[in-house]
Amino acid sequence: MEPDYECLKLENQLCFPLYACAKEIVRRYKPFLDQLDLTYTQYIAMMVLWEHKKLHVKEMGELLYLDSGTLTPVLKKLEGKGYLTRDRDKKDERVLNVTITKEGELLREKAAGIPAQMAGCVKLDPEEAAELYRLLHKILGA
Amino acid sequence: MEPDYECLKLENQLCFPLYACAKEIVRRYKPFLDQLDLTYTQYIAMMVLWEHKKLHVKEMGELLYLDSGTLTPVLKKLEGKGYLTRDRDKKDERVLNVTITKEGELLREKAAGIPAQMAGCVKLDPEEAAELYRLLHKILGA
DNA sequence: AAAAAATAAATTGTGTACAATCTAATTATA
DNA sequence: TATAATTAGATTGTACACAATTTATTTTTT
Repeated sequence: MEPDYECLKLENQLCFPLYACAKEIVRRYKPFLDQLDLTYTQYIAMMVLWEHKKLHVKEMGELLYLDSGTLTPVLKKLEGKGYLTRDRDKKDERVLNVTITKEGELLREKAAGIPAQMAGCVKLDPEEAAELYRLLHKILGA
Repeated sequence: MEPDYECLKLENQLCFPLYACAKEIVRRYKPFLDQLDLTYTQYIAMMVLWEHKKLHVKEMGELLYLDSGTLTPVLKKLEGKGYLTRDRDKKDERVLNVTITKEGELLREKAAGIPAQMAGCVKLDPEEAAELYRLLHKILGA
């Protein structure tokens, strides 16, 4: 019997459009994020910081599904831009506290228009967007 | 009026689960691809090669949504593993022909079981998978 | 309390991604 | 037909992403 080569075609994959789509959306964010001089990774890092004000690198990693190998350089970059501070925790010196600065809060106002602008770039009906959201979270096992 | 900060929360984003999900799926592929000593990018490159046998770097890039900056090192790696050859086209020396080798064809047999194994890793009903596929392609504008 | 285990970040190394630039070859145009 | 414009890949530089290791610190065990 010949193996099932049909399944190995790119067009029959579910993973590939997911992978391609993720890159495509980041590409569509780029013009808006360029105006803030942020990359997408820096943007989502700021997003959790805008919401929580202060948290550990570990906690950020869990929220963003990123490890310290990725986060450390991103956070150092954002620290350099003045949007956050990085300080060891007094109670537990292993922990690094990431805290938003006034500059970081100001950036939030500049970023507030991005989600609405992005909505115009993704041509899905509201119900479709909701269904996509649900399916993605089902895969993520949330 | 205060800006709409609710939209800037990670949980209200559509892009983030897409980005996280793409990485998660690649992560689930890894154990299977490790057995073939392939990365995900190398795997999808082989996938178009298994289907087309021979094509230009340009054509591969269009099918995979990757540019030469990404493809060149990936193809050199696969050439090093003996799965393909890279030769300039006689008619147009600018073009690089990528051709599958016998070794590359043999790898196909070893990879034939992967899609079925992956299906077990993504807990979506068939209708849900089909709908996800449709929505992703709608965003990609295919 | 001393040794072992666990934990949080940082570091190192490999492999993408992609923008921008460069080179060589081909095609179009003045 | 010289020259300009275009095209295909390769190269360079920046920024992730993640596995594996390392370091420093804290907690658990003996």
